[in-house]
Amino acid sequence: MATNKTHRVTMSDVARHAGVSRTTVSFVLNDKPGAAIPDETRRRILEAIDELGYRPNAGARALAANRSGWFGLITEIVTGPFAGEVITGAQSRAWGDRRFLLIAASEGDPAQEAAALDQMLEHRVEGLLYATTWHRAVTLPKAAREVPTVLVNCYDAEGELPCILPDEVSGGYKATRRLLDAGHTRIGFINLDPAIPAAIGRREGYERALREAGITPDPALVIPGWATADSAYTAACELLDRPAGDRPTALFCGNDRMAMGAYDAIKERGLRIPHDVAVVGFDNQELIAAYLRPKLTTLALPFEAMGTKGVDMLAALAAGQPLDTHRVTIDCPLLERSSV
Amino acid sequence: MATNKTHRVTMSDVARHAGVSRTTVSFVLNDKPGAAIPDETRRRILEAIDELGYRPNAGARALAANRSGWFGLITEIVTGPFAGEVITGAQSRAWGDRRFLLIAASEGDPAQEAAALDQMLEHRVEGLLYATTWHRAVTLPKAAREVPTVLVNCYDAEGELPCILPDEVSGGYKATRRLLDAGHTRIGFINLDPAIPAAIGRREGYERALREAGITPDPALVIPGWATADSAYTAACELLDRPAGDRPTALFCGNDRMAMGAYDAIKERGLRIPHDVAVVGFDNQELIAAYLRPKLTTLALPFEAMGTKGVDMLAALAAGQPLDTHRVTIDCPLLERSSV
DNA sequence: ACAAGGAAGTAACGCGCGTTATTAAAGCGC
DNA sequence: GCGCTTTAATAACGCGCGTTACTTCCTTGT
Repeated sequence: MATNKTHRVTMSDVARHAGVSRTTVSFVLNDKPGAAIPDETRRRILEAIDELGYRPNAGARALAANRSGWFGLITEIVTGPFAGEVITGAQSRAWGDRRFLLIAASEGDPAQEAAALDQMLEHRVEGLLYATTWHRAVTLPKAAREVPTVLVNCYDAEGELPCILPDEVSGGYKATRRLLDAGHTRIGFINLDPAIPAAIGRREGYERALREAGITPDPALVIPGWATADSAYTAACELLDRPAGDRPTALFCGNDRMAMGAYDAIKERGLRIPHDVAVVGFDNQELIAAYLRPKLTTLALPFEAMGTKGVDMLAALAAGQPLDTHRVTIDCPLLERSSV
Repeated sequence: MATNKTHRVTMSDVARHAGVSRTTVSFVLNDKPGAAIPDETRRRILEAIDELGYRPNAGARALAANRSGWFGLITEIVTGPFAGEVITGAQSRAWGDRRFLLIAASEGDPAQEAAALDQMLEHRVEGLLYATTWHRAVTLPKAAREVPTVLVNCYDAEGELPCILPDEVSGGYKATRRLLDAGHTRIGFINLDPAIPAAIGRREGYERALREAGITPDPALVIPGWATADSAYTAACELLDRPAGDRPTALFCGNDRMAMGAYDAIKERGLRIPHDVAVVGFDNQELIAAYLRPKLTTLALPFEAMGTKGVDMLAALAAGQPLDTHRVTIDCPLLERSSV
């Protein structure tokens, strides 16, 4: 017969074993300011804790202190590399603050999302992080209003909630600038779906960099596409098959998968990377960027930093402090590898 | 001044509002068997719950019921695609059972791992899932013995803990069999580090399939390597540069990144996939397999299934039931795409 | 008319802990 | 010796809820 009631060691057990009251044990555990505990007593208590293998019950503590210590993190999909980075960043920061992350994946299903939110509220999360896979607008279930919420990689259409976004413009600028610095003047841009924020921002950065270098952006060099290798392959073929003087010597791709497609088009033509055509990607999907041959120079989406920043903001909100900035953008670092 | 004490609605509030006792509310909430609640009363209570926006406090409930509802999940790295799948699988199963997953990433750091474990025990997890990125032996901190534990994608050297592993042998068999069925008889095998379980198991399956087809395995066709595209590129070059009759017409690669390297070697030689050389990968890293050109036929590691199975086993253990199998292996499904 | 039994509901305890108010002892100046 | 402060420690309440034991009222059958 298995003991169903896992009778664990409680604070009272520790108190008895140390010959003090439970209150005293609580005081040394939380080393309460103002409580005068002589070293000898403290030592006895710590010893008892050690001997009995006592562990505080986080749930009971939360109940008594009226402070759950939980932050919630809702993501769409946890399978991709992005959510993982957000989790990593958020988790590391949260743990440092002795808080914990309650993670849930909605799988893009509103019902699951609502259920997850309910669960989080029942667990009395003190704040909520809502992260998406790609930069876009979202509308949250209204239950999210019950608790401080910060959006990660997305924003609400009403602009009411604080959000953390990648700096797409600066990203596009830095990619283009890197190619300009390498001597390229005709730079093709195989963009994402031109309707999404990432595509708009990066194009703005791309054009700004060109103008700064005294080059008038040529719309013919910008090809909108979808986020697939095939789409980028087609686009790259179109750009590379232009007459010699018209052909770009560098390609800036909307993401690393698209860079994969571009690589194929370049290699098929017997051109060499980066000698004949330089390539810059976006997203830094390690699995791709670090294993393409040659390795891909690309910009990283700062998911981990966004995660930590999100927890920071949440902590401030949960403490009742006002936010200095409602809308935070975070820089996308350029990762130099071998394709430029 | 923000109200720091988030005075939320409690069960007593609901009771008062519905004109009944708190006990009665508790009874309808848990629809306690044996409690006779007339429909009218039940309706009034549910109405009060709705009007007041009451949400049960999960922490308090756990404390009173002496049942936390938590399962812990410790992974090494949450950034890769694998951990995400385990989480997805475990989460979906756990939520169906009204349990929740407390997730922590150790980042491969024993100190963090121990800290995570402590936190989980303080939260009174009823079971622990310990998952690794790659199939191997592990030794757990001894604190893990305090709670039912199931290993995912790894096993303990002592063989004491229940574990869930991918069926490497069957995976190697199916990959090879697929190539044999396509008419190939000389099949190169660019393996992982030959010391790890995945490499050993898959090679066993590879050779079994060959023998079943009446082919004596040729050790010269098996090249051990490391899990990188470069390593596989070199190996593929060696195999493909052999004299015509000796050259393999198909390559079975230890993972998808390695298949990427093999693709390069094949394409460089003007050979076509799958017409001249067929390729099968392993791991089904979507980012690679689905975007290589042509798309890669590969075997999937059943991480999601391993996650759900893990929760199943944990639930059984937590309920005090004995396990039917101590060591579970799960099949690796073959994903047909276009490289064979 | 009355006991028996069920239906409807409640008071009260405990889960493990944080916290406040209070007590008991010890130190100190005079 | 007496008041007074400081030190050391505790009793007791409440956090929000599950649960047991108990009470009250309403049916039935005879």
